[in-house]
Amino acid sequence: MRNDPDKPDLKTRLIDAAEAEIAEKGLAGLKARAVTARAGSALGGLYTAFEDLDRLVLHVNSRTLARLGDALAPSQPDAAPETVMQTLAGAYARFALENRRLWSALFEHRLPEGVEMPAWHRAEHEVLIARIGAPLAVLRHDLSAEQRALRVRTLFGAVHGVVHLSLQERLVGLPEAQLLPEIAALVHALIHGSGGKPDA
Amino acid sequence: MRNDPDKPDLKTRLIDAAEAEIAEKGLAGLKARAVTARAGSALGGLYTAFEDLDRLVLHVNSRTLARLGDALAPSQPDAAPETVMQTLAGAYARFALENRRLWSALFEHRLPEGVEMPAWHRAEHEVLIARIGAPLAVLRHDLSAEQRALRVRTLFGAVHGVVHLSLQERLVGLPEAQLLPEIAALVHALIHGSGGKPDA
DNA sequence: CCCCGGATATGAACATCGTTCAAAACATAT
DNA sequence: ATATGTTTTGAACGATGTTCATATCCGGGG
Repeated sequence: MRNDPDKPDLKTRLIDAAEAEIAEKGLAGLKARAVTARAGSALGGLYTAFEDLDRLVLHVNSRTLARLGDALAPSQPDAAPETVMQTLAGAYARFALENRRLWSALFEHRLPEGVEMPAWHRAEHEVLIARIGAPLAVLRHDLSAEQRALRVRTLFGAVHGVVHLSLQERLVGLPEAQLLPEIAALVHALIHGSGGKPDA
Repeated sequence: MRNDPDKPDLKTRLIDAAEAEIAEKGLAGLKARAVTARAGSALGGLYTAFEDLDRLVLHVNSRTLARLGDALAPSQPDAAPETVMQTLAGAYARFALENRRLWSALFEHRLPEGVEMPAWHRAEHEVLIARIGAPLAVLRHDLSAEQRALRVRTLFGAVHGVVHLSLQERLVGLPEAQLLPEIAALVHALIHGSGGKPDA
């Protein structure tokens, strides 16, 4: 066909290059010219492979999401659900720390107003939700499936927020050294704090 | 002096204009030309009043932070600390919902790499921390002051994260209609879940 | 009343960015 | 070899943040 065996597909090379650029300089530092230069193509090549730069970022995020999903893969399937939750939260925080810029790109990136998130990328997010949903289902069979679907997002958001503020180095954020123990305390409270009220 | 009584200071007009632009189009839609046109000055005027566009955003964020601080001001100083916490979390979520774009700008904005946050803006963040610190001090006098300083940031981050993901309309976020009840449940669990472990 | 001097405001010009598209280069079939 | 369709190219365009020589303003002294 048309394939130099040493040179991967243009799309792949562009995603590789964009991933490396984001990892080095952050999402804001991603430039079309730098990406195409790194991928060994002309500037216009980007726009034959992808609709625009935003869609290329989407594919980088897709990869990061897959790696994050792997990092949250169940390792001891029959451990106590509380242990599973703690493991998940710790793995999430560690992944963020070890992949700062790529992880940040996951949440910093915005599609231009009015363009909808493609369905294939939408589906990829469900993996994360499912990872947390499993132990929660065991812990909270008092909740309906619908209520649990909401609660999973609340738990995810809580852990995510602590990690997010800490990594952003905003002043309201935790020092990174204290991140993991505080998250452990947070998860502990979230699991043991459901007594005495109908909504908890 | 040199003041037309009807026309406020250039700095003030620029902050007003930038605030309005962000409220209408979001931080990403903030353009130097649109701001200066709206403020009734020439393009260059922005750079005589502020170092660059980023510093102007800092002043807009400063205002938003002050309004947020007011929204979290203690209304019933001798209510139960749990009630205070619930009120704070609810007020935070409501403020975010009612000031979406300005609130988002607070966390989306980044200074160029290497430039440090000015001290005056740094201090403004402490107000938020103090609002939460007060009821927490009552609830958790078992913790040292240092531990409580960390825990305040964890609690803030947890509530913040849920709100953030929900407003961002990411797929992992809550539907907005369920935001307030889920936050109530979250705060309830955070307050009642501190039993049985030394780190909680 | 005019003119001066310093502060302030102006907007044309520049560098850099994402994006487009006519033309060139390439691959395959006849 | 030639033709035909596909892919790649990079000059050009419009939009953006920023700079800076120039113009404008304004109070006070001749």
